[in-house]
Amino acid sequence: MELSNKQITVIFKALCDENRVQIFRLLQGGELCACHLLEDLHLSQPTLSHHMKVLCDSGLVVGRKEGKWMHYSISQEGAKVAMDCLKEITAVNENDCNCCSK
Amino acid sequence: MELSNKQITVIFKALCDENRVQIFRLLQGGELCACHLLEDLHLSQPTLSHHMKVLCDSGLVVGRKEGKWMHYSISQEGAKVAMDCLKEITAVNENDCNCCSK
DNA sequence: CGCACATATAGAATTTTGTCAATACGTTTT
DNA sequence: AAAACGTATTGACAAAATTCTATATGTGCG
Repeated sequence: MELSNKQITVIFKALCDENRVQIFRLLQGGELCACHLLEDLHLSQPTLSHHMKVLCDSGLVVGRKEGKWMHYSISQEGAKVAMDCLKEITAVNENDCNCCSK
Repeated sequence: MELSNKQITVIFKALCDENRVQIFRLLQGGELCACHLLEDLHLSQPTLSHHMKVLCDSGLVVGRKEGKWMHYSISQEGAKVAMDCLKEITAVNENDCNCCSK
């Protein structure tokens, strides 16, 4: 996989804002268009657009354009990448002890 | 599990800064004291202390005091909570379609 | 006790992020 | 073509995060 530190921060920034977390909850029922998301969130349209960009940049959400509507959904591929990344970054190599007092 | 949106953001803020991601990489070899972490990061001591607080607040890292040293390590329990949380928040309920055009 | 050392906290400066109003862009409809 | 609609971008401002210096706290040692 070999993701850089920077790339990892981009992925997890998706989950660092309460409104964005709420967007995930709304998308759990399936694909939604921006206008529908907007109804359930107390945000202006440009702010929602900004959050959707952060989410798409993370890879955890994908957008699909259909006429003048944008439909967003949770990406299972993106979720897998994030999961693998989290697993990798929290894995501990128990072989060597590099504690400074031993 | 039932974590609030706010609690979720606290967990994943751990991975939203490049220096903190680097700290995970350093801790993957095992427990390290703050002074050792400081050697490998181009940060002042108070800045490192701040990052370690963010990491401990997330639950992904735990600190252990030994005399005047603080030893930090990756928490496997915290990692599991984060993993479950990521899995839960990216899960899709395919039963109902709430797309606005259908 | 008093000094040295490791870490934490306080306060301030800088940068980043979140937010909105105004506007631009693209698509559909009349 | 023009109007209407949904979304994206721009620019400005506010809030939050990152960083540092200075200082405080706590621990071990002579």
